[in-house]
Parts: sequence; structure tokens; C-alpha cells
Amino acid sequence: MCGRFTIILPPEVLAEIFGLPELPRIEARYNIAPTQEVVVIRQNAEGLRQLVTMKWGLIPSWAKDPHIGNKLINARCESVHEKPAFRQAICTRRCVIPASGFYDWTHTDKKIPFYVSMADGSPMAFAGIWDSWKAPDGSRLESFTILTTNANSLIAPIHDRMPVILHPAEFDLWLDRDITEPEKLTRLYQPYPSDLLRAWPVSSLVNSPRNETPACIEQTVS
DNA sequence: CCAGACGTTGTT
DNA sequence: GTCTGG
DNA sequence: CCAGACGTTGTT
DNA sequence: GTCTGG
Repeated sequence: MCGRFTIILPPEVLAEIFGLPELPRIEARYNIAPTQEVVVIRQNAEGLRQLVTMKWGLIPSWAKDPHIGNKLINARCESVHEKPAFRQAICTRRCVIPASGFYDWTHTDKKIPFYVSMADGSPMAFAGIWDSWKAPDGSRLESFTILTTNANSLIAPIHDRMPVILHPAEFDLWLDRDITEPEKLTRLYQPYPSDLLRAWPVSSLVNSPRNETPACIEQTVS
């Protein structure tokens, strides 16, 4: 699944691959955890892409207690079109979460964290959905969740789920607000090809969200 | 009708 | 054991 | 996802 | 908001 990730991308690279109209101001993050503020990309009604900051953990618009978002950090692709918390968002409020890689923990043997990134070091793009929650004081809180799918052969030994990773050619379709038919979207939910990814073990430093240094992604040698 | 849930993960 | 917070 | 808390009272 | 369960 996806419960921790990184974004270490120069603004130029981010703007280029995601087709942003302006250079974003973005800093490197080595250990992004649920509940934190994260930049995501969505498209406005005019088709213009924008980088916006949202909280990780989707709070449905109808939620009475926003803490529900702490649990909704992932949405299973197999059920995202049916679940009450997600089915509206999946039709009209899709987003892409730019990343460099994500972490996964093994549970067989000892709990060992792994870092997964693109084999060629290029940016990674998670498929996500977002919602807007109205607080009692009238303010708005935007939040998102990351879709998950079955693990591919590279990830499977670590974990049975992985995030839905989009190919650059799929960004237009995913972000198009006029496309609402599930059958046009479900084909994007396939596990990303193993040969385009790489994975290596990392130190347990990453376990605590308080540690946010480059050492989090360094390969451990045994 | 109203009340209560609405989610994922992993582990057993 | 289970929930909250990051 | 993992780490860390997990409680009440009264007083400052 | 919308569905399920009582």
C-alpha cells in the first residue's frame, strides 16, 4: 500500500512532466506521513493544471468529525467507485500526487522498510482523489487519498498492495473533469510494471515521521 | 420511519 | 489492545 | 504507514 | 449526501 512517500524534485522537472503553467515552489520531503500537508495536481474547469496543497487523509464532505480522514489515507481501486466515502470524488475530483518514491514495510520475518522509486529516477505519479470539507466556522479543508491496487512482482515479496502509479500519457485522462464513466478509468488501475521500478531496503530511521533526512532513502547494506 | 455507518491495513 | 497524531 | 499514548483533579 | 439495518 502506500503510507509514506517522498518528493525530491526540482521545480523545473515537476513543471515539465506535469504540464504546470508556472514553476512551483516546492521543497524536498524525505518522509511524508498521513495527516501532513502535501502538494497535489488537479485541473480546473478550463483544463488548466494547478498545484495545490492538501491534507493527506480524505475527509468526505459529509463528515461530522474530520478525524475520519486519518483512516482514509488509501482507497482500494476495486471498490473506490462504490464506497460512499469515495464514489463522488472518483467521478469528479481526481488528482495526481507527484512523488519520487514510496516506502513499504515487510511483515514477514522482521519489519523492514523498503524504498521504491522509478528505475530511471524519473518522477512518480500516484492516482488520487480529493474532497472539500466545510468546518463549523465555515472554512474549507481540502484533503486527498491515494488509490491502491495489487502489488506487482517486484513489490509482492514486500507487500500485497501498492499505489496506483500513472504513466505520463495517462495524466490527461485522469485529470479530465468531463470524464466520469468508471469504465474509462478502471483500466488505469493496473499494477505499474515491475521492470520500470526499483526497490531497496532502508534504515528503520524512516519509521518515525520525525525523521525527514536524505538518510531515509539510503540503501542499507548487510 | 429514524439511526448509524460511511475505510484500509494486517493478523488471527 | 486500540486509538490518535504525524 | 509507524510511534506513542492510553487519566482525572485542581492549581498556576 | 446516501445507503443499510432495525
